[in-house]
Amino acid sequence: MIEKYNPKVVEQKWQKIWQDKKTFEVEIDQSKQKYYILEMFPYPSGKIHMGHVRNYTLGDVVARYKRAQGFNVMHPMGWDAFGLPAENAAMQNKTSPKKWTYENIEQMKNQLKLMGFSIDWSREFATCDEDYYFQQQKLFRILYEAGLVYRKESLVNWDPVEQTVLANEQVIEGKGWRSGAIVEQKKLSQWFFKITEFSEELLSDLSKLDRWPEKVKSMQSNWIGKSLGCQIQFEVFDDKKNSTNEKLEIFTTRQDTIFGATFCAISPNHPFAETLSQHNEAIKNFIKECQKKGFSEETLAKEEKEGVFTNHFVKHPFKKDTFLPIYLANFILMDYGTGAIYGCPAHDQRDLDFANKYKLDVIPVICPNDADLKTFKIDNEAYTENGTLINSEFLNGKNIEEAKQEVNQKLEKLGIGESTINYRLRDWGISRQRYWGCPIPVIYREDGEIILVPEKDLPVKLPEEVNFEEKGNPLDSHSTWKHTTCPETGMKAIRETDTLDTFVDSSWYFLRFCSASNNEFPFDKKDINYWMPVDQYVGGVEHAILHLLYSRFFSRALQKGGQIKISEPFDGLFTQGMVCHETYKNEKNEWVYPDEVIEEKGKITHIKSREKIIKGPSESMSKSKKNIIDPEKIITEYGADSARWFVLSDSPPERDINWSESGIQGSWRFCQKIWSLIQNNIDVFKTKNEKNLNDISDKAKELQREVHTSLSQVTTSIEKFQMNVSVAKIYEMVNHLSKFNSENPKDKSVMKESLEILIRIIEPMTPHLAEECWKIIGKTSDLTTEPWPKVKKDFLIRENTTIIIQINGKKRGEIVIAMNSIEEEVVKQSMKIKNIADIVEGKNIKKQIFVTNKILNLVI
RNA sequence: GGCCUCAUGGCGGAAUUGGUAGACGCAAAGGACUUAAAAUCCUUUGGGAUUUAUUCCCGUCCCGGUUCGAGUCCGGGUGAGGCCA
Repeated sequence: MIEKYNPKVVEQKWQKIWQDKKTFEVEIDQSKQKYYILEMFPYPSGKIHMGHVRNYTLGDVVARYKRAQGFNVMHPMGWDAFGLPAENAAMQNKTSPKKWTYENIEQMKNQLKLMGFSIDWSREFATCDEDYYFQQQKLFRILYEAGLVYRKESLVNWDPVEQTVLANEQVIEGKGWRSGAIVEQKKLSQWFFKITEFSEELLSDLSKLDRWPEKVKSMQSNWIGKSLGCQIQFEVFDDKKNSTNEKLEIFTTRQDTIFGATFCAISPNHPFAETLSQHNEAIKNFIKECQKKGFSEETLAKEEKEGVFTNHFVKHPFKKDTFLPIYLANFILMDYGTGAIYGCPAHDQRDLDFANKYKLDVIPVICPNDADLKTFKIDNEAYTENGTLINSEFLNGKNIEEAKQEVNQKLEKLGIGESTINYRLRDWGISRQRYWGCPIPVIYREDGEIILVPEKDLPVKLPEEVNFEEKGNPLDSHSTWKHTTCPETGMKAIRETDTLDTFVDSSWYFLRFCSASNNEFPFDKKDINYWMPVDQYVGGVEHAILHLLYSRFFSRALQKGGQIKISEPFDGLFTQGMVCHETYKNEKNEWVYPDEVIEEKGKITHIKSREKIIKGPSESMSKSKKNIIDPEKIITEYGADSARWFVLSDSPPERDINWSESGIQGSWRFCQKIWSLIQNNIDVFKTKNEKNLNDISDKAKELQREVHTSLSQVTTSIEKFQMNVSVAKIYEMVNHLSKFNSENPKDKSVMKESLEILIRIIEPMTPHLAEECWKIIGKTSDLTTEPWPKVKKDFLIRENTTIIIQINGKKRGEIVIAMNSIEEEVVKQSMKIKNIADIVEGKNIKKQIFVTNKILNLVI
């Protein structure tokens, strides 16, 4: 009787061995090719969730696979430990953010260790470690000195009740999440990183990232939003058409349609709008209304196009005595271009909607090439396609591109405009009015000077004694912390009380892992030059834009300053899907945890109360909907290997996966099956290796072929990140192996080799099980450094192949024939099939298509 | 509203990139073992027809096209999802 596989005992045992032997700790080794695998580091919320399990399992498969391929693999882990939740917890539980964070890290680390990930824990750090933010303050200085940091006034969400600045996610439907007060926009002086200095590079270098998902690249490209156009200065006139001597600068990408312009529109946030609002109630109210609705591009696009006339006009630069009314319009974004446009209703849908509403002229200036000029009209649909210029004086007859060039030249000649490139990307605001973050190393002297804290005075440490009872930022209300003196002059000064956006922390942590214990510099060039770039980065698609773009910016900024050599930090990127689960609600419409319900004969009831439960759709696991499965519970019940196997199987890694009880049981069965397969065949490992395996049985040959075919498929699918396919191919291999029974010594040798391959290739996915199997078959070598098995091409060669016989493209039969048989022979053989012969009988074969070893198609 | 992605059995999904559609897993049904259950093992499983066959028809969201041949390529539509500080 074979004993069952007991993951609890085995997993603990191997985790201890790996830890004691420091199996996964790495150093620079110039004799080996490096491989840097990184998963996005977690926020230490206290408990790991299934998303982490999936993310880190995927990364671990790559890490272990690459190790087997002979690479010097670095697989580090750390903690994205600054941020708002720690402050919330501090307020709720009367603890300190620091204590709360480090306790969470301890707990989560223990949970991660239960998963058996091959992580180099010696490189671990948290971004809230004094060592880390000390180095980050130095980087702030470097960027500052490179001219990439500046201050400007910017709007923040202000909660008037809490007297605090709110993050975007704390504003829910225009109200503060805690107080419920209507959030105001307040102007504050804040720090910015000049990411727009790299707009062009960040965009054009996307094309070099051929191991990034297209989706992410297109999201970044849209985010940067490059557009070619021109800026035009219009002279502003008052309601009596007298010049005000003011200029209105507009941006357009369609300067070719300038003769179709019938109005100008400016953003409600435009300075001109602000000036006008002081004496005009209608404008004031309109601005207020717009601010309530917000300025996301989505809202602007969906809202009905509305505006208000400003009683001012601009003069058309080319059309004699033509004045265009200036409107405030709700669909113009201040942050894009100049915050002002001219409207050409005939050729822009938004402008047309607006013009129709306010009865403004519609002048077509582009005529489709196949349309009749006399009958061409614009009604409710703007014409945005190609065509020829009409109604446009000196532009008539030109195409769009020619007209654009012509207008540019004319504007430049007149000195009232120029062609420009506009980017949607805005500079990165890094000030946060928060306690739990990296202090910005700046002081404000009493004479008004702003001074960088000199390197010798770093780090600027966070004070530990803080009071969360008072409203606002605890650093601001701290009794002593913010008061200091200028290191040069001795003048009184106060510290910057804002801290850095946590995205700054995560923009260089991957560099820090390379030199985690170096306390003199943020990182050592020697380490960076060896380890960087990250060869494979794995994480959630929710970070497709900001985190990845900021990291790309940081690398460029540091490259410019000569600190590092590379500009792209992540050579390969993979974004994995979420883990989902069915949602359950009771009759009171309250969410219920999945392990509180039982499903019997199609009826779902609550285990304790027996009340009726309604099953909802499967959604991404979240605490609020209670559709969560605790990984630790799964590990205790089924073991880490089962959990790892489950998150890899079935769904492709980039897609969402649905957690199911039967699925995890299936994974458990798989682990047991491997165990019993090895146990049942344990005797093959006691036989001596047969040297000469030339005349093995056909059955054994078949096994060899199947095993190596599967091996080849498993290998390529891991390379392609299709772990679900690898899993399926391993199942196939196991199915073949369990059907095989070895009778003679030579067959036993084949079986032995095959089982060894199996054990080796399941190690990346189920490492504990693999290690234990490796040991019980009598191996003394270290499985983690055992090389990946080579596919023996000779074994894949088949003597025969199946060729599909088609008539007019439809399958009508198949023949088994020697490999590489010639067309003639295949045709001859196929005529022996009664079915085929019957159909072809008496008919002319017009054409025959033959693909060697695949198909023969007869066209009759 | 714009940009982008996707659509294959009861379910998750395979398909060498234009060449046997449905691998593998899950679920379900039947059987073996067992006093019984669990576990395990075996068989069946896209729909339909019949003469039960190396049979035929239908079938990868819908309509059309290219091709000897389309899940795969092209055009149009429907539906679902993602992103838009």
